[in-house]
Amino acid sequence: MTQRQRRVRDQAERGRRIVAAARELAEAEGWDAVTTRRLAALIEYSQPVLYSHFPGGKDAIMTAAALEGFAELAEVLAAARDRGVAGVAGAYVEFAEAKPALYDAMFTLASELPFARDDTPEVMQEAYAGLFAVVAPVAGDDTAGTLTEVFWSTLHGLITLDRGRRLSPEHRDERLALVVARFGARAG
Amino acid sequence: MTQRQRRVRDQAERGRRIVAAARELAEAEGWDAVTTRRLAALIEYSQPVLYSHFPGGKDAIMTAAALEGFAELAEVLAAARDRGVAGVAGAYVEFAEAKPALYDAMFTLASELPFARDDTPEVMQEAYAGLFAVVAPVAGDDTAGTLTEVFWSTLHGLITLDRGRRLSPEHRDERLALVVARFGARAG
DNA sequence: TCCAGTTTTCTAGCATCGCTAGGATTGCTA
DNA sequence: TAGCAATCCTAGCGATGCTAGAAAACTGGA
Repeated sequence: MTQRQRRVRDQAERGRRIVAAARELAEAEGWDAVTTRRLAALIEYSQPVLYSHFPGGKDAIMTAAALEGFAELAEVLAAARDRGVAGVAGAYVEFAEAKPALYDAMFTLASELPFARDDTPEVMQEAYAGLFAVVAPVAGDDTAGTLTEVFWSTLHGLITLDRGRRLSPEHRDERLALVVARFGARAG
Repeated sequence: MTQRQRRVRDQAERGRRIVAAARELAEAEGWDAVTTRRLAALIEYSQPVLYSHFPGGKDAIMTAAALEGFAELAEVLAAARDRGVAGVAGAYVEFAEAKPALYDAMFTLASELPFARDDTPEVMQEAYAGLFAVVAPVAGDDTAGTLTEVFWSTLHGLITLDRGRRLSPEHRDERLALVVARFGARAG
């Protein structure tokens, strides 16, 4: 029976290698370069093996990568919690810029990860909690949850527009400071 | 020579039909459904004709659609100008929700439309101006341009996250009101 | 140790995609 | 009307995500 356990363990390990290879390739050449054939070559198996791990195909692999991303984001935000709104905002932006492809998988692609629902994965709720923790204390009369969502939207908008060359590059830090000023202060 | 003029005019008309068909199809079934073959069938010509109008292929067609979108957005924002920050914010969100595929073409896809540069198309600058007009009066000590960019990012983030089911649906209006409250007020 | 039976893996191929070369057709000019 | 030029279409290339069915490997019982 231990043989069987080892096989199961090896397969789980291979599943992780698939996601890792996808993330690595996406970060290096973008998600368009992540084809099932290249992924199969990277893990040194044939294409159909990918589908035994992820029946949903490429989308499912990207979703798995996105979930890893949410876990890592939650960790980063939690670590910056004691540095307040400014610290968390900075950590969020830094995360998105350090791993742009992963961030894309989390938000732009892989849209089948619904938030604010009962079946929302725990790691996604934890990432949200990382923002909520620093926003709630300064919510004032505003609903803390709603303010968190707006704060989050601002950070997300800054990142995506900045990446699409829609914002002036030289004002990057000034924008972030302004966000902190507008959201970090208690509003009555 | 009038024959020649008519031919040129017909070709320009056909170019417009291509973009119109692309927009219509994208809005109905998403940009993935906009294939060169289906576009060719819709305009009742063969595939290569598309490339004589748009040498850049499908991307160029999407970019052309995006530019139309910026022109329409600029118009919408200008019309809402006298209703202040709240009016412009509402108009912006309304535009994005009424034409989601077009909005995607403008911001998520077609990334080769750089902003904040010398060769930025005029319609894009006009859309930006529509936001700037209402934000600048309440900028206070903040740089008006930077505040406009942050305001814009917030709206954009709200729209994209909302569409990806990342925000709670029932708080939509509350979020927008909160944005107006945080950005519409003069900050010293 | 060998032999079914099951599980796992690969080869080969399908439909579709964006795009293009080269020939056929049309329209213009002299 | 003959020759030229512009226009358009047929056919096909390479690549994509994905899958059916054959081949291989492993399993557990005689």
